[in-house]
Amino acid sequence: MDVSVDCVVFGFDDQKLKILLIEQRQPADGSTIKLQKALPGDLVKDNESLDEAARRVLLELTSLEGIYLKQFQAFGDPNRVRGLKDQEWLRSFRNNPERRVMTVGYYSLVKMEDFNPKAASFAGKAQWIDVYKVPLLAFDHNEIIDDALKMLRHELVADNIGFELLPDKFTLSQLQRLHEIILDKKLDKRNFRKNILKNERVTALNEKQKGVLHKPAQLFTFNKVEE
Amino acid sequence: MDVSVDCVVFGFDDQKLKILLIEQRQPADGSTIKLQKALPGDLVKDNESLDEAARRVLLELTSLEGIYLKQFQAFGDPNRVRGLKDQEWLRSFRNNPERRVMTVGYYSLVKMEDFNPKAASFAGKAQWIDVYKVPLLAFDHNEIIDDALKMLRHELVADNIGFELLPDKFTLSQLQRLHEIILDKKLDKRNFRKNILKNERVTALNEKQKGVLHKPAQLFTFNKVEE
DNA sequence: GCAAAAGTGTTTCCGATACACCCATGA
DNA sequence: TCATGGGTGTATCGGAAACACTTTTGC
Repeated sequence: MDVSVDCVVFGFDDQKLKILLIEQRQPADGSTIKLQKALPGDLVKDNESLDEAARRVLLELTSLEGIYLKQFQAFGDPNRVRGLKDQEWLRSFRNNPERRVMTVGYYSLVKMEDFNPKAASFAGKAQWIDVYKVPLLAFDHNEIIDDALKMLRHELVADNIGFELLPDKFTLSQLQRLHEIILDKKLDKRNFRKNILKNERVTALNEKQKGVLHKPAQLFTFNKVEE
Repeated sequence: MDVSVDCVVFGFDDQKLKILLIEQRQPADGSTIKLQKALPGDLVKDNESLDEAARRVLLELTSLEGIYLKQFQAFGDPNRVRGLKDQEWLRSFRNNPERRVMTVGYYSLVKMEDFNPKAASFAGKAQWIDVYKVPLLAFDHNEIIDDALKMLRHELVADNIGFELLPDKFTLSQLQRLHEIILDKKLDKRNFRKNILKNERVTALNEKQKGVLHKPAQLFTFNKVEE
């Protein structure tokens, strides 16, 4: 059996929660096949751990290192690669297109400002898609995204993980908007702030927003803490 | 790469939290190798999903169907099978002993009273071991158990999953003792009961304990609810 | 001075905690 | 009658939730 990793890469543009999808590549031989969008992923190499494979995929795709990445689920249905388009694509790109492949799902949080789009070796160009408007994807990738989103919601409240999606300097309103969009519900401003400040994951900077047409907000940064 | 599943099977004997371990089999050729204890597990077969493979392993081992089983983590370090004993064992039992194998960890909750020990096709006899006194096991199985236990603790409080370890009819004291042992801390009797009853996962039967030398306890059963 | 978002405290409510005595049974 | 665990209610505390007005900037 082959083993791959697939990465659900979340980003936040201050308005929408997005994920990074790639266009499948056209075959080099000039033939054309129906292409679909897909999650960035790749087969795990011989001497690579799962985590390393996921990190490599992410690096090839985004040129970013040291970003938040977490395994959340293995997907091993023998029929998970059953669509006609999927099989056609596999025949073009895999040495053993008939071989069964299971995948391990990772999700990742990137700061969109850091993201430098870069064509990955295994894919066409990458694009950010609103997570609530994802089209039909290759393989079982829609299911993988659904599960990743559940996990993200859970970790957001349990571990206050949201900082990873924001710029280094951010306002509490940005952070609140992020939480509201991920959780899909409105939060009370004062209570939200109390919570965030109590957790002490965040430090106020000697700096304010500039050039906004309202009272400029205090900027914060977050305290990276390894447990 | 080969893919296996390993099952961390939890049981509860009213005093201790235990897990089911197997003795690795001796080679059929009469040679002897150093055997270790291990988690029940097996390679995933060609047309089997991961969940199906885990369920099969469990069925072969316990003859039980329909028991609680949940995937919790994939383990894919290329060096996870590196011990000398491990390699010796693999050479005796695997067609491709050199091939890398990753495993998907499942944990399972069984009612010990239902358990009918049965030699599995791939193993010697199974035995219940106190989860807090597990010896050094084959492969990375100690690590897998540690992670499974963390998961169990988490799900116990989040999803009130403990019923799965108790007989069909149980007392609230049994349930409390189970929680105390898994979480490794004492709980207040009255508060515990309030919590359990409020959750409505449990129904009082018209039946009491018999033959105990104290006030007989009310028996309860739990409401199986699919979400 | 107006529009727009920032920032700020107090009260209320509910769930979590702490705590001690009587009860039913078998021996 | 005694030993053993079963069973029960209330008062307190603390965190979560609800809620509205003033401030600072750019135009």
